[in-house]
Amino acid sequence: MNDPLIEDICAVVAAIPRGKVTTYGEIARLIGRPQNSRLVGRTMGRITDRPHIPCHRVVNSQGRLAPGWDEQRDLLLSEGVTLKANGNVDMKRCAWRPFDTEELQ
DNA sequence: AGACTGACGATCC
DNA sequence: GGGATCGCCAGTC
Repeated sequence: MNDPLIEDICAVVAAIPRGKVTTYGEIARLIGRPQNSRLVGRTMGRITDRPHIPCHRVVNSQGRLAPGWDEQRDLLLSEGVTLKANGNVDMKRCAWRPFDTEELQ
């Protein structure tokens, strides 16, 4: 059964353009739970059965990728996401903003 | 009911 | 800029 929380997260994550990434905190804020960023990450772990949801485009504020998910790094690289030497995502270039779509910047 | 943990965030060093 | 610590909320043991 899909919880309303999962539906909200999927809606936001699905809106992330290719080559861009967003943070759990940003999603949490968009779904109305600015302090539940951890719940978002935990919930996303349950969305693994949703291939249509690019959950690999979701990282934390540090640009750190999900632990135990080495495939995520390869997926991001395939989309043109720039990673730093330490393996973190370059949020400076790939941080997606709902208000700032492809038409802007 | 109580304690621990976590795909986190912000702050401090 | 990177690493360590504290704080928040919900889920799990």
